[in-house]
Amino acid sequence: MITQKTKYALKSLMTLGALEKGAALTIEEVSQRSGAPKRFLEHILLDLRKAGYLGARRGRAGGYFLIREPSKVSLGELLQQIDGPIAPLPCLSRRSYRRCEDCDDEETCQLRRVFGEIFWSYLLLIESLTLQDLLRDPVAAGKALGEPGAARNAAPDEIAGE
Amino acid sequence: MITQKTKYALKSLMTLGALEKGAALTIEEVSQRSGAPKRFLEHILLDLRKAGYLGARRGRAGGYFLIREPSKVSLGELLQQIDGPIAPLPCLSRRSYRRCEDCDDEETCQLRRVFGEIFWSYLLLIESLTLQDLLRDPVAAGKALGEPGAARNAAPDEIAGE
DNA sequence: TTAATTCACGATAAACTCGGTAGACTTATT
DNA sequence: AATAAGTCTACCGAGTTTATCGTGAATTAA
Repeated sequence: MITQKTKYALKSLMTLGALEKGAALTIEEVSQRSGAPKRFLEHILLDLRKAGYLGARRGRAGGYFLIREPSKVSLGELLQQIDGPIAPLPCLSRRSYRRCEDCDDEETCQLRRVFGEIFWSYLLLIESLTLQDLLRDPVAAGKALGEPGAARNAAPDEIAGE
Repeated sequence: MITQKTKYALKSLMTLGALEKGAALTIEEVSQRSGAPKRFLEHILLDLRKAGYLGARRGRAGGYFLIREPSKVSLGELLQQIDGPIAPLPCLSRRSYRRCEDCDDEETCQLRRVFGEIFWSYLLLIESLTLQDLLRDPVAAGKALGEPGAARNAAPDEIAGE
């Protein structure tokens, strides 16, 4: 599950990304449009500003605005900034690598090997997706791809019943 | 991050799966071999028994033993049994589907669409992996596949720095 | 039949995370 | 000066995670 915080953050970025260039919204306005509680959103937008995604102006006519090109912001990067390390095992994270205390030998650890493969393929995918993909008009996108979206919008029809 | 519980559960299944057919281990023995705290492991093995993976015998010479073919137990199935729903959004889970309260229209929800694609590809992968893959001799497996394992054992060399 | 062994099960608890609230402060505009 | 905005630090309640403990129930050996 992605956290509420992540959800709010992505929705906020989408809201701000949909604006005309140069426009800004106050926390209050972002809160209304994204559905996030205002005081909670404060923290989130502040984080996003510190992470370099948003700019802020104070005082009258102030607010937050997107300062990075949506097509240049990968989803992987975003998820890491918002939620912290996303590796399934600490020993698979580069930035925040930690040894597994209970692990004798990383080279032969089967868990590490298998989850490493999973993680690798996951990373590859989310790095290839961007904020732009979240902003895309779904109808237009569907047309461009011959409408595969509808068929894949739901979870796979229950390989294992999740 | 996978939880400690998941880690212990998978290690236990690997331990029991490596045994000759029909052999059993007590909680105590599984605890020693897997590194899981004994009293915690009790609950985990009990869950795995109730989920149909393990059998148990009480009294002298009792213990737990694997009752399912490792090659028939998908990793996806396992992770769901141990950790519960794994969908990134409640509206993407079939078994435990819940509507997102803040969502007006699932059909046009961009978050749902994008995370649906991610989840779909993730599910496909973990459904294709089995307990057998966790039991496989890494050296032999490496030979069989022309040793791609070593190169992919570590996280991708930092697409985004995770 | 009794004692030893082993799993079964519910209660409890410490530590941590998540989602959110509150108050005071700083900066900018009018 | 008044007002409107973002900034910062602290805190809090609920739930989850990671266990531990005590006791009961089944099985078997002596």
